[in-house]
Amino acid sequence: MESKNEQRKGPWTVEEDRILMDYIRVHGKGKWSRIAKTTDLKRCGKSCRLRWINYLSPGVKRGDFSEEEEDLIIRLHNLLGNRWSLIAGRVPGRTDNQVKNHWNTHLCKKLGIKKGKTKVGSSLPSLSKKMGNNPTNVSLESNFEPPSNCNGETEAKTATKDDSQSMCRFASTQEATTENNCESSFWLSKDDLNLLTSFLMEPLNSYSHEFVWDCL
DNA sequence: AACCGTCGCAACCGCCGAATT
DNA sequence: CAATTCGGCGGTTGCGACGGT
Repeated sequence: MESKNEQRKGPWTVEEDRILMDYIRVHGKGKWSRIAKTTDLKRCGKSCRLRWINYLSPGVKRGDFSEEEEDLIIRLHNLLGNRWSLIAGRVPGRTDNQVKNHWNTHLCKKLGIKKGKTKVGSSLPSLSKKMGNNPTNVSLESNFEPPSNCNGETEAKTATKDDSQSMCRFASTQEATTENNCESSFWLSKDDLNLLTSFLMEPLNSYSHEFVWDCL
């Protein structure tokens, strides 16, 4: 029995999809919680948002993951841990849910990883929740030149010490703290750093980035 | 054909931080 | 400034599809 304002759950119907699409066409994305108030859709805002992002959004790619996509996901997961939304943001057309599902059902097996609680940031611990999804204050302390795609937002310094060192230190900082604001740091291979830097430096939809290169 | 176990994915849940009141 | 609401995230669940016996 469904009372008047009870919210529906479970799989979406074609009609519900249509109502949601119509709403978004007129009002745009966002304001998800308003949808139930202004339409006949008996769905909570969260459910609407999820349905749009994971299924209805025209940018969503369906079908099997290519080898390139899998490789990218594996490398990004290695760097970021279970930060599915960040990973998905670098895999065009794929949503965080798709990436997460694909990881749990295919890649875990492929890589022989036992399912369990892999905490955020498997190899980059300080890219954990503390940093959230807006890694604005990231510093990379490196002994080699930053990639050539550094743009105006990036301040680069030429490395001067120990060029034989093939790893670099990645550190994240807390926002606007005055002293000793370095949270933690860890070492990355040059390959992974290149991946990470291109990942972080390319403009994301809604994130702004500030990067500071500093030599050790 | 019927049953059963496994798989894959869509959707839900609970938590958290940001924004708003 | 506190309380409330909202949006976003990662973990988990439920169920239909599928394959093996």
